[in-house]
Amino acid sequence: MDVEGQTERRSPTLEQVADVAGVSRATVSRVINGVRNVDPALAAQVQDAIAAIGYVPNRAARSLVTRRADALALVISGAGDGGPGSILGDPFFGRVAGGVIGFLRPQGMHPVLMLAESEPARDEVVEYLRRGNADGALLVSTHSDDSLPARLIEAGVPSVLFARPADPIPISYVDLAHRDGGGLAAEHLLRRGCRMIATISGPRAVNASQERLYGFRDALARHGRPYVPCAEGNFTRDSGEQAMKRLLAAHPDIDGVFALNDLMAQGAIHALRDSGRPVPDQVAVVGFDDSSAAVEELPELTTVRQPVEDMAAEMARMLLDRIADPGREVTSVIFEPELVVRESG
Amino acid sequence: MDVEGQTERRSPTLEQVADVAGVSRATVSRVINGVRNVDPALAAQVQDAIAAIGYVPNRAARSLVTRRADALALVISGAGDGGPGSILGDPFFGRVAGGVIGFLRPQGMHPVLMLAESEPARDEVVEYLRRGNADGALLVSTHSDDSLPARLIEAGVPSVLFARPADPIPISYVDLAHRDGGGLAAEHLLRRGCRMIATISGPRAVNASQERLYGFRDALARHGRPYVPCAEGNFTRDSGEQAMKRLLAAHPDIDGVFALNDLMAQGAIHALRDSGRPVPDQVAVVGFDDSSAAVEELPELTTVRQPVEDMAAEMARMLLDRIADPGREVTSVIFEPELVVRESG
DNA sequence: AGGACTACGGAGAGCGCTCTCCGGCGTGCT
DNA sequence: AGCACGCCGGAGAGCGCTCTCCGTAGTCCT
Repeated sequence: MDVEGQTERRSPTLEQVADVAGVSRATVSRVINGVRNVDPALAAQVQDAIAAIGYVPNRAARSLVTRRADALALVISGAGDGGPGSILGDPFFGRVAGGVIGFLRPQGMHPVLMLAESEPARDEVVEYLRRGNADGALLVSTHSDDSLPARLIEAGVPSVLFARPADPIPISYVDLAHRDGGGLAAEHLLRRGCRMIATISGPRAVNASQERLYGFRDALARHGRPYVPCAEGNFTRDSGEQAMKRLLAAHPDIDGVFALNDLMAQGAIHALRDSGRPVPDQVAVVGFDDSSAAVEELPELTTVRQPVEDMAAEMARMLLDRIADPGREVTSVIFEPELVVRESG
Repeated sequence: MDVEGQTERRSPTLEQVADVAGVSRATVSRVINGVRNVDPALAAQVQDAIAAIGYVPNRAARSLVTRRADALALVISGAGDGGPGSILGDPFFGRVAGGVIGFLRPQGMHPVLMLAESEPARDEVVEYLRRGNADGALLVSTHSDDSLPARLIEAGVPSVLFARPADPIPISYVDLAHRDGGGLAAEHLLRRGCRMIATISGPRAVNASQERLYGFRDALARHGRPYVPCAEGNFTRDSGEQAMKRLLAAHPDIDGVFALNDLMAQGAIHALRDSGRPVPDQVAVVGFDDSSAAVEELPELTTVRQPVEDMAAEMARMLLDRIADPGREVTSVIFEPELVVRESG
C-alpha cells in the first residue's frame, strides 16, 4: 500500500484528455473554451474523451495564465459593533447577496463574502484582492466615510459601490433616488391628511439617510410645511421605538411619521401602540426599503420600496463589464423608488 | 504610447523580489511561508525588498503547485421557492455566515457563498468544487433529503454539514441536541402551569423539526401528558400565524404553545392577540433558535437558544482539520441548547 | 584532528493551462 | 494549372510559485 498513491490520486488533466482523444493540448483547450473553429469530428472526440475520464479544468492553472480569478468579492464594509453576525443578520444584506448571486450564477461565478468592519479587516480585504483572489469588488458600505473605496481604486481593483461614495472619487456605483423616495413618503402622508408630521432618521453619517430626509422635508416645504421634527435612530428596531417615544414626549399630537427604514418604522408602531395611539387610525406610519420586515409584522408597513435585488444585480453587471474592459469610464445607475401602500399609513 | 504597456502593468513577482534582495527565489519563498530557518539577516533583506516593490504573492501560482485553493465554499442547499433572496433573508443564515467568517478570517480565508436550491444549481456546486475552486464545503441544508452531501463525498470533496444528514453517510457534522431543546421547552411550559399545550411544527422533511417535537412530546409524556395537538407550519412567520389559528379553532382552551422556531412563535403571538388572548397572561409561547427575531418584537420571546455562531465556527474548524488531514475519521459535535426566558412565556 | 552530521541557500523541475506562432492543406482566383 | 490566401491543428514557451535535491559551510563528537 503506497500511502502516497492513496492521497495523490490526481484529477485528470487536459493533457490526458488530449492523449485519449488523440489530439494536442491546444485543440482540447480550444474545444473547452470554444475559441476558433475546431473540426466537428475532432471536437466530438474531445468531448467523448472528457466525459470518459471525467475531466474538469483546473482553475488555478487557468487563472495563472489568464490572470483572472473568475471570482468577485462581495464586501460588506463599515459594519457595526455587534460582531460579524449582527450585520449579516440584516435582511438587507440577504437581499443584496441574493441579487448578486442571482446574476452571477448563470455566469458560473460565485461571490466571496468578506466583512470589513474594522481597519485591520479593511487592510485584509485590500490585500486579498491585490493577490488576485478575486477580479473585483462589490462594495456595500454602511458608512459614508469608509476608506475602502478609495483604497481599492488606488490598488487598481475594479470596484462598484452600492450607494454613492461620500467623497467624489472615480468609482462606479448604483444608487437609489433617495430624495425622490423621501418625496414619495411626504406626498403620501400629505394625501392622507396628516397635520403633524415627524421623522425618525438614521445616523447622520449615512448619506442615504440624509437624502431621504432632504427629499421628505423638501416636499413638505413645497406644501408650506417648513418644520418637521426629527429624532435620530440608528436603523434598528429598538432605536425606532426610542426615537418615537422622544417624539411623542415633545409633540403628543403627531399624526404622521416617516421612518427612514422599515425596522425603525416597526419600532415606532410599537411605541405608538404602547402610548395608546393605534396605527394607522390615529397615526400613519411610512417606512423605507420594503424589506421582509415590512410584511412580517402587523400592521403591514406602507413603505418606499427600494429594488435592492435589481440594484445588486446591476452592480454585478457593471463590475463584470469593467473587468472585461478596464479602460471603460466609470458609470452610475440610479434606481427609482416606489411607494408601496399597505396597512400602516 | 504603448497600449499594451498600459494594461500589462504586472504586479511584482517573487523572482523580482529575489533579484532585489540578492537571493534566490527559494529563499524568498521560504521567508514568505516561514518554512525552515532562514538567516535573520537574509530574511530582513527579503522583507525589505518585498516592502520596497510592494510584492504580494500570486494566489493562482501558489494554488497550482500546492493544489489548494485556500478557500472554502459555504453552500446553502435545498433553499426554497422565493428566489435567491428569500433564503438569505433569513437571519439564521446571517448567523451561520457570521460564525464562519469570524472563524475563517483570522486564517486569511473567506467563504465563497453558493446557493443550491435547485438540481442544476447543485450540479454546479459539485462541478465548482471539483474544479478546485474551493478546498471543501460547509453545507447548510434545509431539507433532509438533500442529495448534495452524498454527491460531494462521492466527488471526494471534504465537507462538513450543519445538522446531521438524513441518511447515514460518512460525513462530519455539527448539530444541536434538538430533543433536549424540545425537553427544555416542555419543562418550562409545565413549570409555568400550562394545562393545554399545543405545538407548531416545521415541515416533516426537516429532521431538526421532528427531533424538537419528539423531545417536547417525550418530556410531556413523562409528566403524564400523552397527547399534544400539533399544527404544521413551514418556519415562516405567516405559517405560524395560520397554524395558531387552526389550533385555536380546534382547541380554544390552549394556554401554552411551543413553536419550533422564533418566526412561527411571533406569528402565533399575533394570532393569539387577534383572538383576544394576551401573551403571556393567558397563553405562554415558547420559540426556538433565539434568533434576532426573538427580541425584535414585543413581547420578547422566551425561546430555546441554539448557539448558531459557535456551531458554524466549529463547522469551519472541523473542515479545516479535515482538509489538512484527509485521512482523518469523520466526526460530529453536538451542541447543547439553552432556555432563554423572556416575556412571552 | 578527522569524520559525520546538521543547517541553510541555490538550482531546477515542474504544477495544468493558454496562446502565439508556424506549417500544411484545401479552396478560389487568374 | 499555378499561386495566394484562409482555415485549422500542433508545437512550445511560458504564467509565478513551491519543493525536492544537492552542495557547501559550520559544528560537534570521538
